[in-house]
Amino acid sequence: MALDREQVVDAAWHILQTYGLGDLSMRRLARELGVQPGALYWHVANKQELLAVLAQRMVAPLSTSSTGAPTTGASPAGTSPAVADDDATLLIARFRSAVLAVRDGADVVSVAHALDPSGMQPTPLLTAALTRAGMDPAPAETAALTLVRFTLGSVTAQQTRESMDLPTATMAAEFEAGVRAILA
Amino acid sequence: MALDREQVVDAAWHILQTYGLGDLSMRRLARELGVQPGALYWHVANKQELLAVLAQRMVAPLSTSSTGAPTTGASPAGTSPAVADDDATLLIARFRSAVLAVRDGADVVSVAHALDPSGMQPTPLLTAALTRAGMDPAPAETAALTLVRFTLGSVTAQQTRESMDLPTATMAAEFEAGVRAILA
DNA sequence: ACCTGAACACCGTTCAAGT
DNA sequence: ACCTGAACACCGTTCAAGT
Repeated sequence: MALDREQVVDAAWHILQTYGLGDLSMRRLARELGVQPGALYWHVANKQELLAVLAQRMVAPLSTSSTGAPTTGASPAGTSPAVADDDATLLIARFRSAVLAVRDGADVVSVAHALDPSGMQPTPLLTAALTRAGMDPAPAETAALTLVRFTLGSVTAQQTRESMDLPTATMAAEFEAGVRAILA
Repeated sequence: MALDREQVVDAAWHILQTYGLGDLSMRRLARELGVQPGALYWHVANKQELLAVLAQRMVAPLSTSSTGAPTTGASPAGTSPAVADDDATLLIARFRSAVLAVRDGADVVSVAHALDPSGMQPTPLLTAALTRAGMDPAPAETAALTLVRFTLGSVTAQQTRESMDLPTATMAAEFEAGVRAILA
């Protein structure tokens, strides 16, 4: 009953989650799906496109959940700038968790984010949160980029260590300290 | 007259500089040196070790030059905290330049830095500069890690874009804004 | 001590030909 | 429309055997 693009992406997602980027080869993926390697190229243009789709899937939960907050209309009377700043802190923490949860997630998301820095989540959501917190749009966007790049640098380091069974006990606290410094 | 380790590293360095990480294979390196691939394994344990040596070579200039400043004895009477803070700004900018100058430099240095975050340059030099600027040792080390991880995140993004011929005009300014935010 | 030859177990991608 | 078969041009690493 004919392979489709979704099955290809799902199988790739499973390999990435379970075995990491080093094991996510087009040949391995084809084997897992019971087809010849060439068959995959009917459903995806190439490996790069496949990785871009996986990156989108990793950050998708950020857009679907809370903190997408009031963009239209004025902020509710009770919403102070401090609360919106907490929104940014929460948002970047959720981004980190999402990327950290997938093996080699940072490597995959880093490429996607480099291609579209201001369009890809969590950048637009962060920029909105920081604007709500009282920043002008331009510095808000710059601060959002700083947060995302710092986070990707941190998670890349952590996942590299995890892949080598080195300790990572201090890294969550270091991440939080970095976020505080950037938003201070 | 027998290959030695230095020739292997020099040739690898040349390939990395000129063609990037994608072209730095053990087989290609062997071809360039006029030997069989297996011969390389007499001089280096594996590709990972070779990349670690290249990472060291990229950051070596940082240790050999200025801003290594007075560690022993009290600061000169005229040296205010503000000056030492400028030292940190200068140091992280020089780190960025060194990594940015080598194709895919951020990928190579990121791994080395993940393995030894506090030992590898520029972390110890940065920590020293920030301590001179009046910070306590613990927060100084955390701030140094934040700076280095943000910088590696930024340069990774920029080099990804460069490898795809996408514009990078805004990225130097975004880097500087990030550094200011972190040190503010 | 240092290197070759040859193998092992892989890659991503293309494309004529089949159904 | 969708897939196979087969090829092209590669990988990193090991190791007996040669000099």
